[in-house]
Amino acid sequence: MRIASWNVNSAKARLDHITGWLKADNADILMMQEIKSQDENFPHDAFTDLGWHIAVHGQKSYNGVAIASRFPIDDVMNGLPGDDADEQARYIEATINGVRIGNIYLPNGNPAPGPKFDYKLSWMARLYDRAVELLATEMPVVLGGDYNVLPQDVDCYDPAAWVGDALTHDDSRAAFFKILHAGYMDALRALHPSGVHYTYWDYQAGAWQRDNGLRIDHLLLSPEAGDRLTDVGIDRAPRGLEKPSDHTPIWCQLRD
DNA sequence: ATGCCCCCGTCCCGGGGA
Repeated sequence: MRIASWNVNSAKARLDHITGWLKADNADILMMQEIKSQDENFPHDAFTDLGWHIAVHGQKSYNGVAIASRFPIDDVMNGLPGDDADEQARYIEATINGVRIGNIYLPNGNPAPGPKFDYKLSWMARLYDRAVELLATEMPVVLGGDYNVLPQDVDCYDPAAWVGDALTHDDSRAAFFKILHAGYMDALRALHPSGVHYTYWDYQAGAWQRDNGLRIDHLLLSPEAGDRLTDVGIDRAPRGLEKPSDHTPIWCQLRD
């Protein structure tokens, strides 16, 4: 089973790219972030017409996450537990084919310090708590999405230029590695311990043409999922299309 | 040092993105 994550930067603006990518048999499950759509305006039919299932947790204009799947989607949970006052649509979780899928759109957090950075760190603390709860279920768990964290300097085209940014901040990195230390595996680094593997290139300043990228989209696997990991990759092709998202898909293959 | 670009919305600017 192939599980992918893609920050699409608007489901409606990117609909042809998304359906084209699914039709090319690139994945069985796709986690999408930044759908920028309310549930009622989401293009559900574009997925169901292909025979796919779809679960959506959206809001107006900003944020929003969705899961598309070839298999039925069960036990859907909208929102990350831990703060009933949080109205930003950044998390959806569901069970698909026996795997618990957590789809994450983690706050950017800039500028740091400030209230937006505080929100990022509090969100990451809630994510840690949920991640630990999920480990206790002993299900295979995949926590995938746009983490807005550059784990190491090698994951940034110019680390010196990003010092002090919320994506490279020591507190952001510490919160990310705290989840790994609890028992999750960074799928990309599990199979490619070193080397440059970007998932995002800014629209500005010719970042794509210069390969000035970042690795901020991650697939974190519980031990039960990690034991089944056979392959992982980043598909750069969608970033090269006309009117692309600024992110491109990352995927992992789990043996059946 | 700053902006470049892109998306959204009771919309032609401003907020947000990273």
